[in-house]
Amino acid sequence: MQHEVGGMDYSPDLDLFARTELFQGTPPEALRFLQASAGRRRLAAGDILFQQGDRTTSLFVVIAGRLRASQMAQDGQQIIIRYLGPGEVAGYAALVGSDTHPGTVTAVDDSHLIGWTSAIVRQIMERYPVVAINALTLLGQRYHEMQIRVRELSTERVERRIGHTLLRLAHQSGRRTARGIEIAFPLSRRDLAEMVGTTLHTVSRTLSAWEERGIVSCGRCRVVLCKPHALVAIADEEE
Amino acid sequence: MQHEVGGMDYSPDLDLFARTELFQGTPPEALRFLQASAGRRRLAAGDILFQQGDRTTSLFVVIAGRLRASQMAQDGQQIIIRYLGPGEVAGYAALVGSDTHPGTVTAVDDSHLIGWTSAIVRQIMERYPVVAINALTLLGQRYHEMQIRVRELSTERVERRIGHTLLRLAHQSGRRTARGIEIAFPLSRRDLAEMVGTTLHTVSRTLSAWEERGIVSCGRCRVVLCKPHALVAIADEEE
DNA sequence: CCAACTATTTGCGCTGGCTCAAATTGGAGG
DNA sequence: CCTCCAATTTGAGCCAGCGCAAATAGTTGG
Repeated sequence: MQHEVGGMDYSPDLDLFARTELFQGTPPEALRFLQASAGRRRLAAGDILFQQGDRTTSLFVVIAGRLRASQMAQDGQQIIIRYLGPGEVAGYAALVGSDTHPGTVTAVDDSHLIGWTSAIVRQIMERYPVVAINALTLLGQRYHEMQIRVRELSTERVERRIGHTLLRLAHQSGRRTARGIEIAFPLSRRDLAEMVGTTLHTVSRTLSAWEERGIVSCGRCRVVLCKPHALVAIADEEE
Repeated sequence: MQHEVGGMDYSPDLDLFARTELFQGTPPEALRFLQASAGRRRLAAGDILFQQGDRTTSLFVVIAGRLRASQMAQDGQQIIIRYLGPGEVAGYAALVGSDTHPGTVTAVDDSHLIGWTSAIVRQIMERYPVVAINALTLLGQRYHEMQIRVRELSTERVERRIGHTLLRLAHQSGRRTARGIEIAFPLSRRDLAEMVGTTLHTVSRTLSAWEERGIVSCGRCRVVLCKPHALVAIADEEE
């Protein structure tokens, strides 16, 4: 963790991290302490924040950009756990007291994060229980997301899962454009396949079919949802 | 929550819940307060502790018995999130501040739990941050379990998933017997199917094939792992 | 503008595992 | 011992989606 102490951008950062869900309700003196003890980290698209199995040293909050949390099996098969955007936490291991990172986090766009050592995080949580309670809430949401994903993987066909996944991504980081809602970061067919639990071939075929029907519009690492309602119909249709 | 205040079994209960991971490191006066404010709940096999969508009122710790946490989709398809045994927490919603339960918890054996209202839980966490931090650790473990399960569902074939699931269940609640390690609670083919993400037919066929080879031995709602090492080989074989 | 890559598309054949159906077994209660 | 019911087994057929392979289309660096 490098400390780029360039006095001029104090308050913007303070504003940004203090508004995240993790630090809601934290008293001002704690925020000042956090501000003073924070490290900064800038990543270019493709850079790795930390890798699966790395020793846990810090907790990060995303200030700007987009990152991907993934997990790899011993046979090299990879899955994407989720994408992270501004305000979200990367490096949960430091919150839950795990000594190694269970997954790898990679920037998919140029990103800016701030972070604190595990010791500081621990200290803050012991002194300001509200932070630990906020962390519980956040982790609870993620746990619930994973439950839903397990249910989808267990019970739904590929087409519906792709639909749900795209809708979720659009919700998290959709950008309105003339043609529809665009997923606002580079997302390849392979990436989508690793989120959905299928192959890039099947994703490609499905998107092609949808493009035919005008539901989506896609290019290299780009997906635009032109008719989100049609996608909802596909994702939630009875049968 | 009914309070069955029958003075005689004070200390046994105190011992039991105080030893759970959730309350590790909690000072004695907090334990006394928890003891005084706890409610008890006894369930017969098949009884429901709470249902998906119910308003969150309490947090429970399993003292004895075994319960199943499940989730149902709107189309009626059900999946089993996990089984809970002594020392484990049921009703995470009260820890993470969710106002409804995301799943249903049912006793699969006669069970005994103690519980506290959400308000008391909140109060304890605010006053004794160590409890919130312990809860984070617990939830982190469950989150990690779910990540692994998503990975298995995404990348592994049914036979291997059944293998992994049985090994995990044996680890959580296996009982040594003359014939091998027995899963110590009633587990039907359908239950296993709902944990693994397949149909009871496929589970039945797979178990039959394994029984043929002497790897397992099973009866109605019973599974005994006779050759766990062979199961490990199936679950972890390269390919 | 060319070369080298990477991402994507698409065809083809195969099969794991699902669906549907029916028979069988094992307990629980009377 | 008999009845009823839930759990289990097993057969047969089918198909969604995977694996393999080859062609195509953007992108990046030189």
